[in-house]
Amino acid sequence: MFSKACEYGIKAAIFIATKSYEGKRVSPKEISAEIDSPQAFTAKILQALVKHNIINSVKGAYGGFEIDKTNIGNVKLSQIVNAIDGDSIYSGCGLGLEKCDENHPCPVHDKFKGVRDELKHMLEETNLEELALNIKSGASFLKL
Amino acid sequence: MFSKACEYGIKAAIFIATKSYEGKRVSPKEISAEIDSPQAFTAKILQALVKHNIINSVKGAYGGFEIDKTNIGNVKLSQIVNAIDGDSIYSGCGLGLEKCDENHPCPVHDKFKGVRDELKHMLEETNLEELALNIKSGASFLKL
DNA sequence: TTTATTTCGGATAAATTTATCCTATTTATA
DNA sequence: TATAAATAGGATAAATTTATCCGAAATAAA
Ligand code: FES
Ligand code: FES
Repeated sequence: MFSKACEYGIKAAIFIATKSYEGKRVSPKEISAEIDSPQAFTAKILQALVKHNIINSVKGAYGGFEIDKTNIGNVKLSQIVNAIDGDSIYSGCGLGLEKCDENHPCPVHDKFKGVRDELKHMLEETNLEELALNIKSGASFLKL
Repeated sequence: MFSKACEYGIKAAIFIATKSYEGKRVSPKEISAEIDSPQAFTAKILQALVKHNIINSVKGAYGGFEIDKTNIGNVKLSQIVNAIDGDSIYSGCGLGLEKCDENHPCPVHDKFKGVRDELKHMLEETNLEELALNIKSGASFLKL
């Protein structure tokens, strides 16, 4: 469904959010330990999230990654997915035609559209805050 | 969403079905021309579909690929996807945890489950016959 | 200002997916 | 039986994704 990079990116953003509520910055090392991902690869993904203004980075000693506490609720899952995987998963044709076009539909278009739109809606309506709070409360988990 | 191999496999199966209604067998060459896919790679995927008893192959002169006309309606999209990509797309965890487990859910589990189940349902309820008939009638397309 | 810490970013490598090529095997027909 | 046509399958290559490594740049504190 999502690329590995995207899975790591989502989990990393959630973990950073939980720590940001505590006013703490986190390093790629802490993040990869917490979400069970390769450290250097995760660092690359973090750079991409920074470039897309989804998370914030602070260089140098006592630096790390964080998200503005007051903004966590505004970050949508769709922004993260779009930053890493692009929008093809919820905009593209399910059978790989150049584009999804009502006037030139692939064989599964009518059947697929509903699923894809529901996915899109879910990604656009889900924000980091609710995901982070469920992690903090122990209702959900980032690894294993 | 699906791998290229899976996209080709689905389109190939649909095309083979349309020709099987006419009592005709088709070659990888015809198939790849019709669905706009690399011929040798497509041939490999066809072998996999044969092994999973989704399509039938006839070797030698006047041979080719076909599907038993009376069986086209029984072939579900889920069988094709499962034969090529496995079931992870509609059974696995959306964030890549070892398995999707209600008792150890990832952060998006509750949100993702609905989409994934709808996808599963769609794949299990859609059969080759309806897809092939829409191609024959010109209501849908296999390429561009 | 020096040092320790930390992200940034380029180069490279490993793994997987996608794609090609060539030969063997099978089979219908002449 | 000989031949031509067609799938099967192994070996290999190209492309993409995933992953690692290392030095440069930035920054806070001593
Ligand atoms: S054309 Fe394929 S999903 Fe719309
Ligand atoms: S645990 Fe991740 S989708 Fe169910």
